[in-house]
Amino acid sequence: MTGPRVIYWFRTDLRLHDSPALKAALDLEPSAFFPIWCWDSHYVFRARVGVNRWQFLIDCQNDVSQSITKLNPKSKLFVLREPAITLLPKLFKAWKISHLVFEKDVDAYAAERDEEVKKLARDAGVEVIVKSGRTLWDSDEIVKKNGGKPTMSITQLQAAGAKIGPIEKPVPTPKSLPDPGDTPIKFNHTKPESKPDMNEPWRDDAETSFDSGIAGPNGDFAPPTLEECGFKAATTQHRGGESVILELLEERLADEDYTATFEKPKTSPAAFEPQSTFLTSPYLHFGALSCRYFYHRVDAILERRRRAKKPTSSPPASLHGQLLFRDMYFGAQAGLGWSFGQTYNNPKCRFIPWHLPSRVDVATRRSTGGYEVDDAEKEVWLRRWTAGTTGFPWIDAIMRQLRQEGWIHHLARHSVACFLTRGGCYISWERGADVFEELLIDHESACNIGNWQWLSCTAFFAQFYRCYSPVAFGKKWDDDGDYIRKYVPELKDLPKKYIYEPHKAPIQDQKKAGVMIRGDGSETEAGGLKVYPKPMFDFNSRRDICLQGMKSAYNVGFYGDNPKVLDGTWKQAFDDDAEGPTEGDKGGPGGLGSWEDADGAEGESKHDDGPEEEEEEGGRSTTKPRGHKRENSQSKLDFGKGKKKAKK
DNA sequence: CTCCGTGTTGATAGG
DNA sequence: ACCTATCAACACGGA
Repeated sequence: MTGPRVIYWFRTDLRLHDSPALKAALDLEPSAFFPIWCWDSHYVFRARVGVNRWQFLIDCQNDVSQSITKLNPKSKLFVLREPAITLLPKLFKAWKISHLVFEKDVDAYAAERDEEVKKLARDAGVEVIVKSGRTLWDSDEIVKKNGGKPTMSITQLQAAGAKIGPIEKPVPTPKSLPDPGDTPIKFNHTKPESKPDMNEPWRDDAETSFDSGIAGPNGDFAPPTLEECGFKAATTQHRGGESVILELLEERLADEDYTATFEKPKTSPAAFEPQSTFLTSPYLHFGALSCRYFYHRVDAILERRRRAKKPTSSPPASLHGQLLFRDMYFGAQAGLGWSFGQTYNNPKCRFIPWHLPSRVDVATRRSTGGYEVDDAEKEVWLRRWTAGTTGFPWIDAIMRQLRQEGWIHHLARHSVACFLTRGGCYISWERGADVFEELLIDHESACNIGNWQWLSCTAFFAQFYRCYSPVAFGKKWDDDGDYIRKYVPELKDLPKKYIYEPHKAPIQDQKKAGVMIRGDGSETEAGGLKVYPKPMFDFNSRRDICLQGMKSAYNVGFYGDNPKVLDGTWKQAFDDDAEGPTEGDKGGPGGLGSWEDADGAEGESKHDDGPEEEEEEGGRSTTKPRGHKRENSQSKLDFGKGKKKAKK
């Protein structure tokens, strides 16, 4: 018998329920069916993946493997330790494959890789079937229906979705799976380049997951362990897997009032054990939970409630709204490609002269992963924000929960993102996005990038005068400070009165609570007492400086693809004393203070040709003619901020 | 073109 | 506990 021999390539769709791609594979009625995972060098070396997300991925792999084995004891998830690009052509031949099936992915890296894979399959005479399944609607269809443009608002997404039609109903979970064929791997093992290794800081041993051959140390195609990757044990209590989330979901949906009246803005960022939301995001990211399954399960509950004339919530605050926002970000990513993830060359991202701007390669117009330290103090602020030692307990508690558990509430993300960017440090959102990419178990490039742009008011959202206070916002949800006491334990015995501002506690109270408030976070203990740092700046004056910076940047009105941003002449539009690396006239591309941190010789020469005509008025005069809008803004600013400035 | 209402989730004071 | 207006003022979409 010579039926189709099918590879089902699992990627971030680690589930058996509601998988249109898996259904398409099984509809072929394969005579041999190979569920595989390609251990991808991009994930292993090039993407920032903290130890907790690794654990979550491996959980999901093991879970789906066990579910496959339950349906067919001869089968499992065959994890192959080689990137798809080099591995698949060899498998096509060795396993006599006729079809390759996988779920569509849209992030810029995956889209490029998948085009390459399709070409390789064509060359090998293998038919490729790709099905959308990661989002409510196919993101490329959304972009088409949005006039070929990225979806930058929820109304655009909803309008585009309505044109496509109702959200697909879940497809049934398979009740059986065909046998796999033999799985010979007697071909060369191509190990990927291990440098550069973005995850090196997390490894205390060498990465060895590619050293033991394609089928791993036991030759059984098992998922790698954290030890093999050179990682320490994970610290998160969250466990991945399709079976885990399907069970948790039943529990949470069983509370009909909670489900049907869910409004995200009314859920507490300070709640823990249990948290105030569903915590489906990491499962959605790895595909362990289908977003359409979730959507329709919620929909059925809403429908029942409406018929019973009981209250229900609606988008954008409701559960459906949360899934719509996710699709909006995927639609933005699908429409913008690589530029979505950076300021440089991004036509939809406002240009703000942030501190610590990304280095860019002028030739490829991509950010390179590094950044320029325009100001040593801001580098210290970034380090302290990342470590959770800013001296603002609410911020530090959130950042420590993030590091420890890999998941924080959406509003907690708002707090710390606002603080790092437009509402405190005035540091590039790209720095924050990098840290979240590393630490979040639910990191999804579209949502992470989109939310950082939202909070930094560079895209999706613009009301920058709505600024989160690191004191007032937390108090609103958790006046007693239980959340801080949990995640910043050195403060746990401090009276409620001082828990959000410990530096205001008298020395007596500090001693009584067993903590000293002093220094910059570099010491944690002194003379038998715990030490917690003083705030790293005065928040109110920083907020005013940031607000002023945002106003002037908005009035300049550049986006990431503006010629002046691309070639470095953007500096001419900013006053020397504007916040950020704005001093002087000769900037670098994409907000860099100079060309030294940019790649690409072509750019260098552009710079030499460029700004000469400005030399004349390029001095330190503060009355440079910059257009009506800007002058208008400056006068207003000076009026509003006189007091603070005088203090300095 | 302008006007106006609305926008996932601010802070504060006052009822 | 929960509502409202105000602060100062951006962007978008529909009329």
